[in-house]
Amino acid sequence: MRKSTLEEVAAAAGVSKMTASRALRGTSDVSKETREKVLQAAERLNYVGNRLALSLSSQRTNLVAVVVPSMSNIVFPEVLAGISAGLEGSGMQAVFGISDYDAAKEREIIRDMLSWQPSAIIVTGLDQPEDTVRMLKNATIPIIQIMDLDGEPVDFNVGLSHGKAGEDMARALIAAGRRRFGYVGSALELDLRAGKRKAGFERVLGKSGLAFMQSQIDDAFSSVALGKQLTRAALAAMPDLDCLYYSNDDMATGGLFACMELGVAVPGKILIAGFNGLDLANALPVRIATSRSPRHLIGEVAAKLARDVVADGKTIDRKRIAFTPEIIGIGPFENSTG
Amino acid sequence: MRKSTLEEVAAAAGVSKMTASRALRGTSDVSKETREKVLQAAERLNYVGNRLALSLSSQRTNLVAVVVPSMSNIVFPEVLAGISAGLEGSGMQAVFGISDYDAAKEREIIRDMLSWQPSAIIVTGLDQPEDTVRMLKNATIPIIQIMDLDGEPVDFNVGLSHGKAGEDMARALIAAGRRRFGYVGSALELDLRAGKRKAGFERVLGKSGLAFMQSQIDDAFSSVALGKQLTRAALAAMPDLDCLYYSNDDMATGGLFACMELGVAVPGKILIAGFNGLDLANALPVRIATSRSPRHLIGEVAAKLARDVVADGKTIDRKRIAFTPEIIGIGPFENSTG
DNA sequence: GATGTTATCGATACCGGTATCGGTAACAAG
DNA sequence: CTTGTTACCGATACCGGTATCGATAACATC
Repeated sequence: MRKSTLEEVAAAAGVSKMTASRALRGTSDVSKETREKVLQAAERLNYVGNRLALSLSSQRTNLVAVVVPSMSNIVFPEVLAGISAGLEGSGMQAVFGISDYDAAKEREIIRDMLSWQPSAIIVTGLDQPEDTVRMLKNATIPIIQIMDLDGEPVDFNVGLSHGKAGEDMARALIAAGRRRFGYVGSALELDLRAGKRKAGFERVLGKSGLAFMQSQIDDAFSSVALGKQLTRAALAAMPDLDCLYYSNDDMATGGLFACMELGVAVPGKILIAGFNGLDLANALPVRIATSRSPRHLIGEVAAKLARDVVADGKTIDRKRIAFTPEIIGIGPFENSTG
Repeated sequence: MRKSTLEEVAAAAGVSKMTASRALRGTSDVSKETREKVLQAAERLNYVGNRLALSLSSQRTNLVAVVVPSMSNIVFPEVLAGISAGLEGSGMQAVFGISDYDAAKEREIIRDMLSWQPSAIIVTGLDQPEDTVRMLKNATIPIIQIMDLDGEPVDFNVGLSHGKAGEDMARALIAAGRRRFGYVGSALELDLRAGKRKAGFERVLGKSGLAFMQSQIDDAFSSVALGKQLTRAALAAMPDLDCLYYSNDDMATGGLFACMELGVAVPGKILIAGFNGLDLANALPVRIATSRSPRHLIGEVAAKLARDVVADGKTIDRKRIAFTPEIIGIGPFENSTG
């Protein structure tokens, strides 16, 4: 039982290849009876069109290439789900690639993606090396860089400023009365956005004459377990901190658990602040502070952007779509009931 | 700056299309100087091959289609990461689709995937409707069904028995002295594997003359928040339970948080049991019971299987690869220190 | 009857690569 | 000098669809 081709369907229906093609696509210029014959023949032969031939012939793929750095944290899957949702009903298909936070791997994945002639490409971040950017530009398709706004976009840009997110969080925590800050993070040389948040946070601390009094940073990727471990180390080194800023909510959650195990009151003694606004963070038995990043929405908006740009080459003037994460979970200092 | 074709590269290098093709692919029958000329021309023109043409012409795509039901839980992203890792270095590329636990949508996604002429397809679960199965079979490519083993596979099968996982957990909990069981779950009519675990659990309860004394099931998808909410309801309805079985670790984590907030000792008064063995579950301040499902590994093994089958049509005799989840986090009843 | 018009269909030329086979030049062997 | 042999390269025919243009038949209009 070989895969049947349009030619075979046409033969079975007693018409030409071209007529069969028209009938199956539902374009005009086909009589009702002929269409019916072709449809039945296709059904009978279990015909499944060959997208390769279609795309090669018609010069459009309806493919959107997407490159994300990781799958081991819920953040990027949520972005992908958003993209998938945003593409729904458009006839466009997302193709995902994972770069593992590796620039060389990212370049190869992008090259590979581009060879499929996608109609648009969505990549994470703004910090691709020059040769990758050149390759992207050369593809002459819409390039949508997501998540980050701190840098020079190649084309379209959907996301938020992580530098500003760090700054805002620092301001909010200082306003809430915190003064003795510590930092817990991981893989900062890979997760550039986490680094930008930290830098923003430190800028504001500096302006207030403050600084991180303690800092625990590991090379491994973020996880709840790692957050727990590093928090223990931070508190051992400097027990009288009153606030810990984390590279993200996973780490912060680990931090909270460490505090619970050590009997350290949260947020009474220590305020714990993360980033992302994961559902998990909201369900925790003790509230931690976090910035809600609209991950699903960013994916959805990027996908819609891709649709719009591809649909009718109508010039989109809003090249940059910025979101501002809402900060939640900070009460006044006295509010503590940890 | 249009996308350049092989033809143009060949012209720039002063050779024929065919020679350029050979040079770029590094096949034999090309002199060193010619190869060099072509490579330079390709570099100069920023040539990126057209995979559509390549695949159409050569009749192979090196594409592996993957269909998973969801992205809103870390489980499937981990499977995808495993597949991605398992495919690494093989020149094969995974293409993902999300079915949202919807059989009709799954069928359309599979049809769409098949139209790209993948070399193999990996789908989640064994419970596809008949027409979907027919379509799969008709594609005449290796079909790898993953995650579940409870049912009749179409072709290859990699996963674990969820029925048995439920049974094993029930036996372990009974052995640990628990008798007054409750169940908390969600979206069971969609997440069939969760349903199979519940059914297995109930089979063992029945054999011991036991049954769920309380059950809270919601239509929404699983989340920590939902687990928390339903656990509150379960405990309100029947406060003297000594064990709660959850549809998965996310729900169970919510259950633990609910207990912590209510001041219910875990596992002293109530033992909480989930499924998956998420990293989160291991980092919790209080240990909960769970079955460790090898998600990444299942993806990796499925990918390797796809590689092997596609590589050389060598007949793989092991059509079924079974994993048994390890149960962790159950101490004897007296062990309680909640 | 000649001429449009409309509806329906097919022939042909691509799309951008690869497979296949054959051709040419250079050199060695007889 | 003829004949192999080897190394290198190109012409041509596909792969399975779609775009484009033209052909045909039926029918209405003048």
